[in-house]
Amino acid sequence: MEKNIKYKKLPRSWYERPLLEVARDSIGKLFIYNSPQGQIITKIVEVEAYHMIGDPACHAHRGKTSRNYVMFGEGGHLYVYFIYGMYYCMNIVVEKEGVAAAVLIRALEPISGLELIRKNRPNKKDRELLNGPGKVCSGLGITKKHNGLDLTSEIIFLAESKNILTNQEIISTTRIGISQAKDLPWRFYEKNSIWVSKP
DNA sequence: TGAATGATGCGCT
DNA sequence: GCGCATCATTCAT
Repeated sequence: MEKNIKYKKLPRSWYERPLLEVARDSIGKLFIYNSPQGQIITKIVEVEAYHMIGDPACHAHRGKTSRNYVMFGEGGHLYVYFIYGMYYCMNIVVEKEGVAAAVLIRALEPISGLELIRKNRPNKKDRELLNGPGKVCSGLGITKKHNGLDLTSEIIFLAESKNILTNQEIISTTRIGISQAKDLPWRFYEKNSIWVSKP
């Protein structure tokens, strides 16, 4: 895929760092998916962090299961799960093998491949295309088939963006839609972005 | 413009 | 059974 040559793919070592560092650093990174229908390029504008230790809201908090085992593997893979009977959510697996931690992608800013995303989410305004974790997977066509995919592959990966955000441009608040560990400020999003799920 | 609600299936107690 | 890292729609202000 020659198109990708201009993008600097993030290496395994970028993912195998402490959870909150990766979560914060992920804001502003490019998320690139070479789908069977064509290339989609987006920018990460909102995420949440989840960790097996000290975080009861994390799927891995009670140990490894057939659903969450990908989180226990090496960093730099995709963890996709099915929720509420009809939606998928996708996470970036973080930290070393044996430590279950992940960054939930909550919102993306579409950059290219808009026709494809619109096709996946008919009759939606552009701002409604990818502003929520379920919408992100629906818009990109991510399903459980993508669970465990290697993010250092050519199919799907993160890349450095031209404009790097400063710490001031990244807001940290409490997570959305959970009933446990509500007080942890583990949600990160780009300040002033119109593409986030909830400002 | 915000609150309430139904859809819908899987994993865990 | 119950709860769930959600979303779109409906209904009330």
